[in-house]
Formats: sequence, C-alpha cells, structure tokens
Amino acid sequence: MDVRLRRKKPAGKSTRIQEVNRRIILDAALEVFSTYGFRGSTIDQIADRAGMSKPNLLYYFKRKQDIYVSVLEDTLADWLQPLADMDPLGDPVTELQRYIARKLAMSAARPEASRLFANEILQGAPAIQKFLRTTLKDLVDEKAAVLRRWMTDGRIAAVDPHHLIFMIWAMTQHYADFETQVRAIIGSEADSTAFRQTAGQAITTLLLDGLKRR
Amino acid sequence: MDVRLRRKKPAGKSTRIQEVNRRIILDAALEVFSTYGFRGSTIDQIADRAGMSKPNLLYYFKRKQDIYVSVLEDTLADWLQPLADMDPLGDPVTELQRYIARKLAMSAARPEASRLFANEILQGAPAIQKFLRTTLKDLVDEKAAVLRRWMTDGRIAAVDPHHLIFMIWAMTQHYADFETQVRAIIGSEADSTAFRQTAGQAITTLLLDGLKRR
DNA sequence: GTCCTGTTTTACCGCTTGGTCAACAATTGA
DNA sequence: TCAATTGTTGACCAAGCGGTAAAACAGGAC
Repeated sequence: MDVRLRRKKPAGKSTRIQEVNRRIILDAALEVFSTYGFRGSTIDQIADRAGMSKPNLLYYFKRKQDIYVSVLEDTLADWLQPLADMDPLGDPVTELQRYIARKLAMSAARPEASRLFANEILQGAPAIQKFLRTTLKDLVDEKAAVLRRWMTDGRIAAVDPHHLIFMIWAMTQHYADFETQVRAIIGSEADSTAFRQTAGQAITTLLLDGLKRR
Repeated sequence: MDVRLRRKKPAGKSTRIQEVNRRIILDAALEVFSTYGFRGSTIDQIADRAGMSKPNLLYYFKRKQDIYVSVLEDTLADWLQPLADMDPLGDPVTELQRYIARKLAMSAARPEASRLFANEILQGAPAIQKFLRTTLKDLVDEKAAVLRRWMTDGRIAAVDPHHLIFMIWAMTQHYADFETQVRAIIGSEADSTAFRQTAGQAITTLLLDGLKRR
C-alpha cells in the first residue's frame, strides 16, 4: 500500500454515476478513516455512511486499501499548498502570518483531513512513508532554508527553522486533531468564529511577539 | 467503557505472579494501543508482545476494554502532574519554562503514552470523555486563572490563557505524536539528545521571546 | 421488443476477531 | 505430602471482517 505522489489520472472514460459515487464514497471514507484510522475502520462503516451496500462500494474500489490511498492522495497535495506558497521574496513576518492564517483556516474548514494524517502518522505512516521522505522532506528543507536566510539577514529572530515549521504545524493542527479535547474543556463555544479568531490571535502573538513583556 | 478517575485499588490480595504479569500485559498493551488505537488493536497482538497466550492474557483482564481502560488509568494521572505542579506563587517565566521542560521530557521519555491519548482523542475520546469534562477541565480552568492573573499583573504578555495551554500541549507533544513524520524529515538524528535540546530551546525561545527582532 | 453496457443486490466464502471452556500444570499452604 | 488454589493452554464458537460470484436490474441503441 502506497500513495502515488501525483494525483492519478482517470485514464479511461468514466460515467457520470461513477464520478458521483466515487465522490460520495471518498467523502464517507474520509470521515471514517479520519476517526478510526485504517485498521480501525471497516468497509461496512464506509458503505453505511455512503448509503450503499458493501459490494456496491467494492464495485468502485476493489479493496479497502484502494479507498484509503485515494482519500490520502485526494488531500495530500492541498495540505502542503500553504507551505509551498510561502514566498522567499515577501516580508518575513507577513509571510509567516499568512502561512499560519491559511493553515488555521484549513484546519477549521477540513478538520477530518488533518485527523486523517494524524492517524496515518500515529500508526507509523505505512502508506505515506515514501511521500514523507521525499516530497515532504524536500519541501520542508527548501522552506527551512528560506527561514534560515531570513534569520541570518536579521529579519526575524534566530530559531532552528525546522523546529519552527514543526511548531507551526503543531499549533495550527491542534484544534483539528484534538477537537474533542478542546471542546470538552471550552464547551460548545469552541465552534464559534470568535473562538477561532482568538486562537489565531494567540498563535500569532505567541510566535511573533512571545510571552515576555517588552 | 469508561476510566475511573482515581487509580483503582486492587481491593483483594494479589499474588506476585499476578502483579508481574499485569505489568507485562499493560506494557505490551500500551505499545499496541498507542500505535493502532483501541479498535485497530487486537488481543492477539498484545498477547504476542507480552509473550503469552491469548486465553492466559484474558485470565488477567476479562475483556479488551478492561486492558485499555487500565492502560489509560495508569498514565492519565502522571500525564497531568506537570501542569498540576505549576506554582501560582512562583516566577511566571520560570514556572512556564519548567512546565515546558517537564512536558517535553515526558514526551521524550514516554512517547507511547502521548500517542495513546492522541489516538483516544482522535477517535472521539469514548473512554475518557467524562475525565476530560471534569478533572481535566477543572485543572485547566484553574491554571488558566493563574495565567490570567500573571497577565493582568503585567508579569507576562496578555494572550488567551486557555489557548496558551493548548499551544504548550501541541508543541511539547508534537515530537511524540508525530515522531514518524519528524524522523522522516530530520533523519535518524531525531533521536539524538542534541536534537531534543534544540527542540526545547526553540519552543522556549518562541513562546517566551517570539520571532520578531526586538 | 431485445441486446448491450453499466450498476446494484443477494448469497456466500474463508479468515480473523473477541471471548469461553474444560482440562491440564504449577504453586502454595497445612 | 497432598489437596486446594492459582496459572496456563489447546480447542472451540459465534460474530465480524475483507472480498467474490453471479444473478438481477436499469436504461439507452437498434
């Protein structure tokens, strides 16, 4: 089981019904896989949520792994876009603010996607190991170099750039991955846009200005 | 399935063999559950890792849930200790540094414990829902009040204290929960103590001093 | 109508899973 | 020493699992 790094092209023709049902299945699969992980999810669960019988689902995806890999491929590229878009020529603080804001927006808009990766990585990333070691590593190394240049140029404070990227990931994805915990502590208010704004402000303030009084 | 909030006392007498084998089982179960979550783990896996037959394991814990709940109970209390120990009368910056350092040390020393919670919460926290809404919420609210007092007293910058706590959790636990990803990007060096020190410095610097040049 | 293609369902298979049971082995205590 | 207790195991079961086969169904082209 392994994801292809590029979005697979349908190659052959596909009917309208195929497109619709594939979409329905992938949506249902995302919800299930993002909650229980690959091993903890069952085809029946996905079929139920997709509103179709198990054999019918298996008519569109021959095996459980195929669904899983498709869901992962479907979201991987999108997920890295904000980091890829960080502009080496832009103003460092503006770029970082923008990056954080976009990551936070994605976590809020598609928390299941975040949880899907979290589950995959927790389980040792069997399906995306290669992706992590190549595409992701290359992108992160490239952006870390950009950050380092900003630091040696004295435009932002010196912190290990890899760790900085990890920290931004950790903070922005926390509200998606640990939503249950956040909601248990904060209450229903955790859904409000006000809460999300406060979270964004807190992250930005902490990362950019720090806690110490100046 | 639900954890009891206090450590259960053995009540009846228990033999030496019982104590030893329970410990072996719980250690094996922690490794398995922390990787695959409750639903993704099997009793056979745990029995294999514990080096005993499945019926023998079930002699000590009647059901899969019982093992799971026991493992959770075993680690929950320890996990919150650092936050509980944060001293309202201490120096804010010192206390925060200490808290971060202890959390980071725990994540490094027992990453499986961190991943166990991550998995449980990702799956909607079916076993510790009550714990999150009572014990954890109370503790967090209490410490958030302490942080808020420090802020209104002008001893640290003003950031929403709940979010601050979430951010510290996110950052310190990231290296345990996403170890696979970190290792894929950093390489084997990720195990080194040097790497861990750099991580600690980065977190502390970011949280306390921020990124902007002063 | 009837053929063809694509879609859906019913029935099923073999394997894994959580869990039981009864028999057997080891330990303990008098 | 020997019986009672505690610990261990192989055989087994019912339910759940991923997956298959084949028949039934739908709809358009002729």
